[in-house]
Amino acid sequence: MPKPSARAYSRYSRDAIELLGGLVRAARKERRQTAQDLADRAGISRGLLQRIEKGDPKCGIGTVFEVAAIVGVKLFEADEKLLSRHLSQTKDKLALLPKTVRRKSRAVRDDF
Amino acid sequence: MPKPSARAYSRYSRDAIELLGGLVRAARKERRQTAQDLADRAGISRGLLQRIEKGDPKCGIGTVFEVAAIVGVKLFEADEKLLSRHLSQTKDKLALLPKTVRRKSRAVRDDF
DNA sequence: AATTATTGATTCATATATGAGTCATTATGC
DNA sequence: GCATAATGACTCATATATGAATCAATAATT
Repeated sequence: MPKPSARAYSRYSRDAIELLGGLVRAARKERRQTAQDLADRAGISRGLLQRIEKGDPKCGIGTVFEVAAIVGVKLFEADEKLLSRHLSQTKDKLALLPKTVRRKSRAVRDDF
Repeated sequence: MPKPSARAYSRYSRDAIELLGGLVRAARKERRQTAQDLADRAGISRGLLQRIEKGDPKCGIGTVFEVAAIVGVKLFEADEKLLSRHLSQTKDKLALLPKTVRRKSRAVRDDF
């Protein structure tokens, strides 16, 4: 029996996650830092760090981002100040958008 | 009793995750797409999508990236082609780096 | 204004991610 | 070459994320 079916991920998502993991591993090695050491600093187990660096989609986004931040891999290519500014801008924008969305049909572009 | 202590996340990580979730929500609304509809397309429950858009660090990175990709929020600001190219470059780079890392002391810069 | 869809916030049962531990292998430093 | 540290690949028990369902509140359409 072929396993009850796990979750499916698009090519793009898998590539992005794997890339992120690879960047973490590369950054860690350039810092000459041990996997165990990085795991300790992030407060996670070495096994989990291994899966993160390998690009396992099941890892929590919090742990992944945390590890990435520690070794200096920035998402959104922005520093902390820029980030929080962008964050509040997004919140403002959300406040303007309609609070609920009403749909006529169910047809939505899906090709990516 | 103050809960046995959950996991801790840096300000940067929390901001980044929350920003990502906010971008997803904004993008979804601009497409006039229902939360339920987006959840269906991503193959997740509406409840999980809610937590993703709210910026819950415990969500799987795979599901978060998947949802983001569906509504057109790109990480690394790169399309699929650029992404896979960057991916293989990173792999090449990793092949060059030392396979294991030996540390003298345990002192590593930690301020971010 | 009335009706109905959408959302936010719950709860609970279950699937699953994570931590801890082990073992074999390989690379590093002496 | 030797000693040992680092890594990769497992297993298993347990903590926890997720799906399903419900309910109330609010917004959008007619």
